[in-house]
Amino acid sequence: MTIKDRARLCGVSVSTVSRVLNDRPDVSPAVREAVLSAVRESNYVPNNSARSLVKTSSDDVGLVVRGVSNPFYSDIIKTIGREIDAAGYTMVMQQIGASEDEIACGAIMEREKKLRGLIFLGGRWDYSPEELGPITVPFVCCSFTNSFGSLPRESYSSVTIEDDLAAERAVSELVRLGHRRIACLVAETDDRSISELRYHGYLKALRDAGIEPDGRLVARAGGFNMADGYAATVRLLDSGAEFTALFSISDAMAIAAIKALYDRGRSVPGGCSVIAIDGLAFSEYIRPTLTTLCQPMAEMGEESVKILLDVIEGRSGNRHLIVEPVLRRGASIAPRV
Amino acid sequence: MTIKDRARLCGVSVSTVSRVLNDRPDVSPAVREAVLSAVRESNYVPNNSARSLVKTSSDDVGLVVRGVSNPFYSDIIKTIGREIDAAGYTMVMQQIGASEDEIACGAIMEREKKLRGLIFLGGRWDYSPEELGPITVPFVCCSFTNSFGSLPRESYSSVTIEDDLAAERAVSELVRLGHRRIACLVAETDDRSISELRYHGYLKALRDAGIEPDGRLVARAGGFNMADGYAATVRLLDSGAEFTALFSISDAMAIAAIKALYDRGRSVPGGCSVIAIDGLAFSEYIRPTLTTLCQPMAEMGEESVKILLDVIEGRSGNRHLIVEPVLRRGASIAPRV
DNA sequence: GTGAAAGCGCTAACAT
DNA sequence: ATGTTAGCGCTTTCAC
Repeated sequence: MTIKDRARLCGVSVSTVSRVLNDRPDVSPAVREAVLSAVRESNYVPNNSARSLVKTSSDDVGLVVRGVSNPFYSDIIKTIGREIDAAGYTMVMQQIGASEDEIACGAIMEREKKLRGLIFLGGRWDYSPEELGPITVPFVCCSFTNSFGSLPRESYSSVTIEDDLAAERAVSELVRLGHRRIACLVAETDDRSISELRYHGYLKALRDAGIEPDGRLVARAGGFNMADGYAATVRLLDSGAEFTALFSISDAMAIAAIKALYDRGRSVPGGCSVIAIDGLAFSEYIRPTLTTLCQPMAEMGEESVKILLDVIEGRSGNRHLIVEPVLRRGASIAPRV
Repeated sequence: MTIKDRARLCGVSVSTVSRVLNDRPDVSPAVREAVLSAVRESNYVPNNSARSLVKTSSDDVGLVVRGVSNPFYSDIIKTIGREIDAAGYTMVMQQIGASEDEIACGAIMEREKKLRGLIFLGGRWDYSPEELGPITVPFVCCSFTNSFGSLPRESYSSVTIEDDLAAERAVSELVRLGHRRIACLVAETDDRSISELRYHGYLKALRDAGIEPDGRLVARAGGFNMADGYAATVRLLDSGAEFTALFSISDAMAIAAIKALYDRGRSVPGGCSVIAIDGLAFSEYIRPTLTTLCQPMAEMGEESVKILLDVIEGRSGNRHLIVEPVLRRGASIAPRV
């Protein structure tokens, strides 16, 4: 069932069918109707590959999301989709697994869909310029940037919070409440992750408060998921290390940590204060409500699109926007008793 | 940067480049190396549209996921991906918004990628045969089926729990514990949703236990999300209706309901037992741990792929598999006091 | 307003 | 082992 078959069946040429299908004005109403109804009856679906192959440009913007079903992303995705649409472009989203290569994916999409630009949601922090070679359209990194890589700043855009500062701020909240022995829940990774950045903020906050970091208070989870966070917290608790507060590098792990604390007989915040960074919707529905520094998802999505379109349409060069996390006060932290 | 450019630069023909790129054996090692290194340096990325346009078949299987970042799906997606790979096929996933049309998406993918088959993860329960016209490859509905539609059974496959029976079972647990005034938290939808199916199971369980359903005990949430579930539960509580237990059609809404109960001074399960259906990982990390009937995600993913490949490879016709939910005993239900 | 024909980038015969 | 060539299904000039 190709456009040719349609043309033959309607007794018109392929170009006429193409015109009808693409809502071109130069077709007589009669023919248009005839073709349209024939198409409806025949279950004809245009072949997108052929379509994008032939066109030299598009108004498509690619969105590459790293990490299937990361709840943190869903709001950002919605915002990005809405904004791209509103600007008259079309969003083409591709989700990839944590181990896949977002650059390769973006490069393929770029060729396939003739993209105008790309937004990466989540990704590695250490690109090299060579790796980025295959990407020739403007792109913005949303929720991550190139802290550990060697990309020239003017070659890409980014929208992020300052992860180290956010962690500092979170830990400072605990210090302000009188806590001195503050544990930290991180994800075991190579040194080039968001977990590391936030961990450094934790260390800095402690030192600024005149507290010597204590390695025994650092719980290292295998991954970023709740099961790992739970296990790491349990290990920390069972180690006998003493602490009155805990900073988790993510909401998800904080939730697991709170569970672990209760399972070991420690209440929150009575027996231990807990604070985190992220701001998942979910964190508002646990008890106690999690106190967390929220990444401003709507703003991040909106700004990512805005910057990308500015670059695409030549209104500006690449930019690196730093957005402010917002402290959502829950009930998981309290003054040290 | 097309294959032609590559060919010219290397001084070979396009077919040679194509052979190298597709790992064909009939190329001399010398030429292969030359082409390969040239390709690496040039950031050349093959155009997938051109590729799939020319090939008449593929080993691609499409996965259309309805609902961006539904946490329930992430495990199933991983399983499906793994199984498809293991069978020597390639998974092509497309996520669509709740309001988009999974059939159109599947049909487009089918043409574009020359799919061998499709798996729909989440979707409408009321397809008509006409709507399915554009889909010409075998497909299986995973986690939903066509209860409210008119599809001939032999025209498609499905893998689901029996939602009404699952709800019955969940509510029966409550009845067994002595509860008589059992509230129900549903999603306000048209009549053709999973929420309705589970609601019917709730009604049946009550009647079977000789309990007359009481409309005042039904909390209707606007959507399936936690915010709506919370609001609906609050309304129910504020209405003054009396109940000692609550059945929620989903884990997410149950979590919100538990929060609402506590916010209104009711403890769980002391002041109200709560049971649900789904089995999100998340539900194990709240307090009290949610008691819920888990959909067997791994099994559902595995079986969906198995059935699809059986049909594709002609080993069997379409099948409709019913899988058993597994009761995960948490701490959210208790005998009526 | 409509049709004929070129060609998008690639693969797969078919030659050599 | 390598090159030549004919399309895949579609859009888009360019004629008429």
